[in-house]
Amino acid sequence: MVSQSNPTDGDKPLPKRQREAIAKAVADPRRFEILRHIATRHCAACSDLRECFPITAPTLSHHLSELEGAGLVTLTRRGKFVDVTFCRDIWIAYLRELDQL
Amino acid sequence: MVSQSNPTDGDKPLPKRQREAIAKAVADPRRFEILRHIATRHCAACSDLRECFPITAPTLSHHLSELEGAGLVTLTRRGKFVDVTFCRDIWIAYLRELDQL
DNA sequence: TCATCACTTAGATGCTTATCGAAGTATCGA
DNA sequence: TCGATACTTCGATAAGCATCTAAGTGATGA
Repeated sequence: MVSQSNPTDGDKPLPKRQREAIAKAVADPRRFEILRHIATRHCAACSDLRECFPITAPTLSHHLSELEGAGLVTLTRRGKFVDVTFCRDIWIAYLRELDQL
Repeated sequence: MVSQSNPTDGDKPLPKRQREAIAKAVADPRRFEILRHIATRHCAACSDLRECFPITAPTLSHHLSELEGAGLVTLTRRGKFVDVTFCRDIWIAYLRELDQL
């Protein structure tokens, strides 16, 4: 995991490593669609995502761990389920970086 | 080439294909650095870029044509040189797309 | 006209990664 | 306790891509 969502550092620039990880995570079209789906709900379960995308469990697991590695989502177990939460502050920080270009 | 800079459609959303092309173009760290370098000058020549990055001519050529294919830069010949110009309006349109997520 | 310069194209190579099936782990309900 | 469910890990495969060298194209200047 590169960095966590944290209300106290909402205005600090992202580390370069994290900016690159996010760019890479978002470059895959399918992964971007997954992220968008997560972002529109407040919180999604893997099972929900499996229903919405024609994708196998291992592939979804892979994509989610990429997104988590980039700091864009957090994964939390709830019994046998996993909840996926969008880290909007990290996303906003990323956009702010791109905006400075 | 996916789309051209055009002052009349500055508020239209990007085609999906172009959004994906931009995301992919920006995902490579070296290419992002090249783009940033182009964006900070108003206009750069390939030769200038060759001096700033430890990169061979074919590789630079490849990266520039990727950026051009995404609509992020325009390449114009000037004698034996090529000028590279950043298409800021496309970049802004891309950021607006990401902002809607 | 000819050599040089700036860049492009072609082709090859090696690395990364998206994807899947199979097997593993952990949780829940009966 | 046992089977089913939800997800992860492993291992393999195939596709994509960044990079290079070598060769090609086109413009410039002597």
